[in-house]
Amino acid sequence: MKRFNPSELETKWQKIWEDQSRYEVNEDSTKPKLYVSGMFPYPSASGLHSGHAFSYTIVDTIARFYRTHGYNVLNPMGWDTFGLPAENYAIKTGKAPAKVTVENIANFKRQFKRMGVSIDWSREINTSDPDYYKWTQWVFTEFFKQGLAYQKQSMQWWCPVDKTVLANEQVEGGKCWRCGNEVEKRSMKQWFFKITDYADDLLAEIPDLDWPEKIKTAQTNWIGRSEGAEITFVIDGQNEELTVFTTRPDTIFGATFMVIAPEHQLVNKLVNEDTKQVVENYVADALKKSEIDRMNEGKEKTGVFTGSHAINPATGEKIPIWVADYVLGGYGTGAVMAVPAHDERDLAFAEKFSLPVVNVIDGVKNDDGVIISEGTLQNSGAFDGTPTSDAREVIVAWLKEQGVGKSKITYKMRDWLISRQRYWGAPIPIIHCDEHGAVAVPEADLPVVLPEVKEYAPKGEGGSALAGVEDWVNTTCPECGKPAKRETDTMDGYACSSWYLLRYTDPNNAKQAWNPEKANYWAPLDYYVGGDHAVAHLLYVRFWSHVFKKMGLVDVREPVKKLVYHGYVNAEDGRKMSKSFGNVIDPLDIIDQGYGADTLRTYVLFMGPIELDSAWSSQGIGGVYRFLNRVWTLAQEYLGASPQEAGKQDDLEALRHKTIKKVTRDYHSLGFNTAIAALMEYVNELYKAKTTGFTSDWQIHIETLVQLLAPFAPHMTAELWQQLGHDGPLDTTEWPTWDDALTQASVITVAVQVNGKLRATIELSADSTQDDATTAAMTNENVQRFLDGKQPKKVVYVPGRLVNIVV
RNA sequence: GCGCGGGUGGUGGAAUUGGUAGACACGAGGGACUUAAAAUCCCUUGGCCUCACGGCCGUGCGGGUUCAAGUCCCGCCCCGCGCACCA
Repeated sequence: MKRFNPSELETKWQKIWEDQSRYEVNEDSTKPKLYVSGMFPYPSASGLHSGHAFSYTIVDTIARFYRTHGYNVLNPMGWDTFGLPAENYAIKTGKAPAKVTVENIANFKRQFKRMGVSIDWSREINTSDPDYYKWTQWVFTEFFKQGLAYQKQSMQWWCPVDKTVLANEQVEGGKCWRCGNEVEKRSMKQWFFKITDYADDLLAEIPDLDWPEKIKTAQTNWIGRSEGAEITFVIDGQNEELTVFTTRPDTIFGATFMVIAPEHQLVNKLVNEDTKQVVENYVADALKKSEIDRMNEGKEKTGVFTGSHAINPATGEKIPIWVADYVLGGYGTGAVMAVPAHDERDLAFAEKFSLPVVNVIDGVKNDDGVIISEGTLQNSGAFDGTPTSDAREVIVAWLKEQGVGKSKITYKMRDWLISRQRYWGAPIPIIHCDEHGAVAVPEADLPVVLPEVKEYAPKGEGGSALAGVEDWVNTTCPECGKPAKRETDTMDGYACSSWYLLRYTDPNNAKQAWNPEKANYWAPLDYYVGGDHAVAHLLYVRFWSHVFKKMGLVDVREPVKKLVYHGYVNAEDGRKMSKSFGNVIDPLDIIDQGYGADTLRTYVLFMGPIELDSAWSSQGIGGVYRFLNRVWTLAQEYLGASPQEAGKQDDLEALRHKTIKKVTRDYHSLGFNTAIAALMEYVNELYKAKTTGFTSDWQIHIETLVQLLAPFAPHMTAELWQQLGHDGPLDTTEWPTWDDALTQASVITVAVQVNGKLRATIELSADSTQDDATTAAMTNENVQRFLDGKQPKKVVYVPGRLVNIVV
C-alpha cells in the first residue's frame, strides 16, 4: 500500500499541469464561460502570506469546480507592482524598483504554483511593464480628451525640507515622517479624474449588484448624494455674494448667521481692520491641523467672527458671517447658512458664541434640543403653516423667482486626485507647452517610458524624481513642435488596477488595450475575490468600466458580477499576523512541513465561513491533514482488496446521493466549510461500513469522494483518479449527479413531541404515512407517559421530521 | 453620532430558513494495537440531577406571536468593522 506523500504527489502533478499548459484557455463559443479572479497581489519581498493563500484558494476552488461543469474557465494572474514599498526600498538601497519587482514576481509565481493553483499563466500581466502601462497611459489620454482628466489647484501636505508632497498618513502630529519638520498645507496644481460626473450612474447600479450589503452601503455612503438647494446671500455693504448649499431650504427664515470654511476664498474680503489679525491666525491654525487633530478635538466648536454681515434673502435681516473649521472647504460651496434651531452643529455653535436662535418649525425636539423632524412652518412670513415637506420646493421656487436660489444635488464624493510626485508609477502622458498648455502624448508615442534614474527621492518644488531627468523632461510639443516639458507626476497605482480585469481578456495585444470581441466574450467577471478595498478600488473599477461602456469598448457597464468579500486570517493568538508579534504563519512553511498544498487549501476553507475573520489553528490543520490521510488510506485499502464481491448497500448509496447534493449546493453558495464537513461525514460512514468488507459498489463511493474533493485537494485526487483506473484528467471529468429520490435512507428517524417538547425519537420506514407515524408515536412508551391518557387535541406532522402531539 | 455585521459548548463553527440545538473539526477523557512512544483505529464529551429508564435547564438580556422560536415581532445590553462636523 502506497503511503500518503503530499510532497511527492504535488511535485508530480504540478509538473504535469505545467507541461500540458492545462489551464490555458481561449474564447470558445460552444461552451459557457466563467471568469474568476482574485484582486491581484502586490508582489512584496516577503512572499505569499496567509491572506493570499486564503484568497487564491477560494478563487482556485471556484475555477476547478466550474471546469467540471463544462465551463470554459478563465483564471488569470497578474501583479500590481507600482507603489510605495518598492520606491522606498529604492530610496534606501539605490536598487532599481523594476529589478526588485522582477525578483519578487518570480518568487510569488513559484509560490503560487506550489499551492496548486489552476492559472492560465500565458495571461500574466504586470502593471509596471511598459507594454501594460502604455495602455494605462492611453486611457489617461482618452479621459483627457473627454474632459475626464483635468488639472486643478488643490490643498496638499507639503514638507518644506524634503520638498515633497506627503500623503495624509505620512504626516505625524503635524510633522514630516522622514525629517520631523513641521509640514504645511500648500495649494498645488494636481491631476484629477472626474469621477463625480459618474456619481449618479455609479449610485444607480448599486442596488442591482450581487455584492455584500456592507460594500454596497459603503459605496452608497461614499458617493453621498444629497438633494437640496444653492442659495445666494448678498454681503452687506460690499459688492460680493456668498452662496451656500443646504438640504433644508425650508428653514431659511431661521438662518441667523453664516459660517464659511477657513479655506474659503472670500475670507480675506470679509475681514476688517479689527478682525483681520484674529481671523488670519485662526485660518492659519485650522489649515495646519491634520484630520486626526480635528477628530481629537471632538465636536467642540471653534470659530471667529469675520466682521462682515450678509442679508438673509428671506427675512431681509443682517446676519453675521463667521469662519469655523466645522464647515468643510471641499463640500458644497464651503459655506453654510446656519439654522441653529434645526441643526445640532449650528446650535452648538450658536450656544457657544451667543448667537440668536429662531425656531421656524412647529415640531418635535430631539434629544439635542433641535427640531429636525417634519412639521409646519412658523416665523416664516407668508409661508407660515406650510408643511415642511412641501416647503422645500415652494421656498426654492420663491427664491428662484428672485434669482437667489436653485435646486442642487451635491455629492460627498470628490474627484479622484491621481497625480503623485513619485518615481515608481506610470508617467502621466502629458506634455506642457507654453503655447498649447497641457497636450496629451499621441497614441503613436506611447508608452512614455519611465526613465532609469540614480536618485529615487522626490525632487524640487513638488516634482517627482523624474523632474531631475533633464533629457527626459525636455521634449517637443506634439502640436507645434516647439520645446516643451513633460509632466513629471506619475499616476496613482489605483489607475493601473482600474482596468486590469479587461486586460486579462487580451493580455498580449500590442495594438489596443484589448479587443472588444474578446472582452465581451469574458466580461463581466463572474467572481471577484478579495478582502480589502471596500470603496476605493472597487469604485474606481466600476467608474472606468462605466466610461469604457460609454466609449463602446465593452458591452457591460458593471465589471464585477459577484463580489466575494472574505475575512481576514488572524494569527493563532487572535491578533493580526505581524512580524512584530512573531505570530506570522507562512503558508509555504505549512506546505514544506509536510502537510502539503492540499491540506493547506482544504484547511483555510474549513476554518469557517469565508466572509468571517478567522484565527489560524495549528491543531485544526492537523485535523484536516488526518482527514485527507483517511481518504487516501481508504482508497488504498479498497484498491488493495481483492477479490471484490458484487454487492450494494442501499443506505450507503443514499448517503452518497445526499452527500453529492449537499456538497454541490455548498460549492455553489461558497459554503466550503460545510461541504468539507459533509465529506468528512461521508468518509466516517465509509470507515464504519468497510469493516464488513469491500464490495463492487465501493468503486463508485471512492470515485464520488475523489471527485467531490477535487477542487479542494487537486493533487491527491488527481493521483487517486489515476490509480482508480482513469486515463483522462479529473479536472474536466463531469461532476457526479444525484437523484433526489435516492437520497432517502430506508429507515428514517422521526422526532416525537408532546406539547412541543421532545419525548422520543422513533424509527420508521421511509414510505410511512402520517397515520403510520402518528400511530407509532402514540404507542411509544415514553410518549404515553406524557399523554397521561388524554386525547390529542391536535397532531402536527412534518413528513420525515417530526410528530407533535398537542393535548 | 450614523451605517453594516455579529453574540450558540472549553474552542472554530453547524442547524435543510419556523420543525430533534450543538453537524463537522479541534481540545479533553477512556480503550485497542505497541516492550514503550509516535502514528493509526474505536468509544465518550453542553450543564445539572439520576445506579439506571429518564428528567430539568440551555442559543447575550426582557417580553410577545406559534402546536413548535437560535431562526419571526417589540424593547434593551454587549462586541467587531466601516464612515465620521457632508449643512
